[in-house]
Amino acid sequence: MGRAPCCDKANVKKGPWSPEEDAKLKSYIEQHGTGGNWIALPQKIGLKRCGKSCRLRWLNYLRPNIRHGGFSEEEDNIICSLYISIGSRWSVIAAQLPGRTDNDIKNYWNTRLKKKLLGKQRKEQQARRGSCPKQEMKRASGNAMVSDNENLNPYWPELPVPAPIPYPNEEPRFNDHSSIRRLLIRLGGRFSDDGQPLQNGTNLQLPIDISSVQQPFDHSVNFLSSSPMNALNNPRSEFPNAEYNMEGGGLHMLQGQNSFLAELEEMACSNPQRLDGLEFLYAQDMANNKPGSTAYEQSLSWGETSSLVYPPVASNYEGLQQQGVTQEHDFDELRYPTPR
DNA sequence: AATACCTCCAACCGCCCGTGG
DNA sequence: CCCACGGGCGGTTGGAGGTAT
Repeated sequence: MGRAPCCDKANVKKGPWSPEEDAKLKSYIEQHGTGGNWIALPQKIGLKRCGKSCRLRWLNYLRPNIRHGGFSEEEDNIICSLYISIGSRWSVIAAQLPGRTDNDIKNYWNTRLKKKLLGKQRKEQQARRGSCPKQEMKRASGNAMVSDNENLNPYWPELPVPAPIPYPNEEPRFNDHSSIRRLLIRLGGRFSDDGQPLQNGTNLQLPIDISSVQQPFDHSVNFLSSSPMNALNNPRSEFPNAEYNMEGGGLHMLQGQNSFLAELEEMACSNPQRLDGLEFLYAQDMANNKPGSTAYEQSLSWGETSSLVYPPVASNYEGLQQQGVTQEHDFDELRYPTPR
């Protein structure tokens, strides 16, 4: 027995919103606010829509100062860096990008940024072919073992299965999101145990002063997991040996001579077993290099962006989340105060 | 020109969490 | 403490539009 639906599905309109519906919803909220009850709102204004649908429409589309598309490079970097830090917490990421919605960012990541990342990885890899014979050999042997099952690791079949790195909340290993995240997190793990980001060759800088845009992080709050959910959300639970210091920080950007992907390649050469979760990149590589892959996809390259943000990680997800939520809330509240 | 395939994104779905009774 | 409810979130899907064959 599931829970009761939030609205009467039979009497609720679904699908794209009409301009009339938009106007109705917008003008009502602008005049009266949401009333603190999205479920009741559509009935009040005579909309045959689910309350959740109204909320979504408002937040993602009708709300003022929403920007769609045209993501800047800085925004790309922020998204990537936050993804490194906190994973697919789109609402938190959106809170750091004024005018952006979580849905937009999520779509943007899934359709563009992820591919950029893969494209860059591919490019770097091709450039480095020959400099890593071991890898090349594995690749060659892997190619002979292409399988319909994407979940199989086609490379390194001759190697013993490495002991899994004991991440407390290990996710499926070949899930795209989790794989990229693990990859990034692992790369983001180049921080010393004393909490200082390693400066050697990484020339960490802020691409923009995010803190001046909107208070991104609370630098002072201790990051302590107190619940299973927090542990799950805690980047350190996935990367337990890393400590991150946000003092005086904010987001930092990896510039430096060594691109992180080049370093990734080095890591792959020197210690492939550390890269579990990366295998899918090679699988993607193969899949995308097959004749059927599109010019568009092949042309996508991480090189189109100058750098990948590579922060010392927003170590305080809770603080971040709290602030992000509060901020978004206040943002709306300023414009459309709602009676409580 | 027709068809197949791909990309993108608005919207939906279902789960989880916080809150109030 | 328990339960019901609403809000919020991340994942997924459907379809429109674009591109390749």
